[in-house]
Amino acid sequence: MNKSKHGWVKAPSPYGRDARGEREREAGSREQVHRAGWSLEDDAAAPDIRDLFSFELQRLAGLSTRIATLSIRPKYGLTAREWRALAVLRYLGTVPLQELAKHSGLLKSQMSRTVSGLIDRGYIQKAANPEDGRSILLRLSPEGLDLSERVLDDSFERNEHMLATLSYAERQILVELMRRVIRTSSTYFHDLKQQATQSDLDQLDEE
Amino acid sequence: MNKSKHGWVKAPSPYGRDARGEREREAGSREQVHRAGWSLEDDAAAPDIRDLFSFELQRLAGLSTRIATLSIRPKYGLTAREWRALAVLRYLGTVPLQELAKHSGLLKSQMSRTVSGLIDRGYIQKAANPEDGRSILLRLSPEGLDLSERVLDDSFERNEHMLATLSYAERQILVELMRRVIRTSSTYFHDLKQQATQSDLDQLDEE
DNA sequence: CTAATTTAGTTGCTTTTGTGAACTATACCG
DNA sequence: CGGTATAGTTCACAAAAGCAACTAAATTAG
Repeated sequence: MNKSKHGWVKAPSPYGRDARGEREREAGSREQVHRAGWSLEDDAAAPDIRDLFSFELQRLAGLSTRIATLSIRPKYGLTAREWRALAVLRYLGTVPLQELAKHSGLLKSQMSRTVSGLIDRGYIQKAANPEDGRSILLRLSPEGLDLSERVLDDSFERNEHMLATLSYAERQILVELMRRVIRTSSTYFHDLKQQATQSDLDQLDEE
Repeated sequence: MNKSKHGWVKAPSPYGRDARGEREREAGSREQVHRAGWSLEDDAAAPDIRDLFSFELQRLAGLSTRIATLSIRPKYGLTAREWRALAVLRYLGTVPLQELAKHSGLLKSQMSRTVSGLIDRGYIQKAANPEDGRSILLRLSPEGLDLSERVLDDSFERNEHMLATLSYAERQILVELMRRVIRTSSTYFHDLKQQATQSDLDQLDEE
């Protein structure tokens, strides 16, 4: 492994992993097997997936989804995507489907399906867009608004539990850092995508 | 932003107004209004889903997944779950399937399938557990180890891009906070689950 | 102005993921 | 010994993601 490639991990213990006991107390029966072969590099353990931001991120996101599903699904009969669409629409007001999809992080095709289910259940209203015949305007119905508020309340409560061990200041920092990472990552993603399509086209050229 | 219950008039202009930038522009001014929702809402602006930690979390996790898929899939022919299993197994060494599943955040059924695909491709080796006839011991093959290292390298590079705007100290803080949230949330999740099954089973139980 | 191209939304299809539950085989407990 | 718990595999299904084809309306080019 070439460590210089990701320079910021070069510190002895990237995130202070071994500073806290969490991992060490994991069942002693296996820790020995590989670990040793690794620590030759530098002075401390080689970075592994646990040092990867995206790994922790995925673990946490998975947890969060399960928690949300567990509370919302039985209580309101909504899937995660559905309540998200409602909540996003709640602050967007009246928007075409595309806009709603963008803010929710879904493809328009996914949003189209999601929305149509919510329209059937009367939570979202659909109207023609006078300025563009192709587009539709979506907004919450009174029932949808009411529902979205109740679900949102629940969600804040869930978050309260999840963040219980953080101080108020820490919560602010956490979300602020995450927002910055989102911005950077979003740019990065679009660059990658660009490249991908480019190389797809290149390959076509060669044929 | 008004707090009136059914003020879905709140959008200044029909919809065209907010592309991606709105949230960011607004972010600066929101800080001092301390609209951060989670615990001290209820005084000024109504919190919406953008103030929800789990919402930002999901957005970021989605981005991260897309970025990872975009880089790993074409290059190594691995799905997200597969490379994760490899990377986790890399630090676990030699373990039964259950253990691998736990550390990867998957159900054993999911892990069973994932692993069997990786065994077919020769990245993971399987052996009987001399101490327990029911269980199997999994470990990376030399090819698997090699692959996992290459993918891990790539992943650190991806993370580098995603975190580019954070200082080293900020990265440490971010991951540390996330780990704490993971721990709390994990407990919370298991509590919820407990409650759910409980109420399913003994509906006639006392309080 | 028509014709080609772009865009908004819908729909069909495929793959991946998450979740639970049935089933086999071994282990453990009384 | 019999009953129960556990490890792993497999099946079934629902949700989610992503892609591409399709329609209808809008825009642009010639």
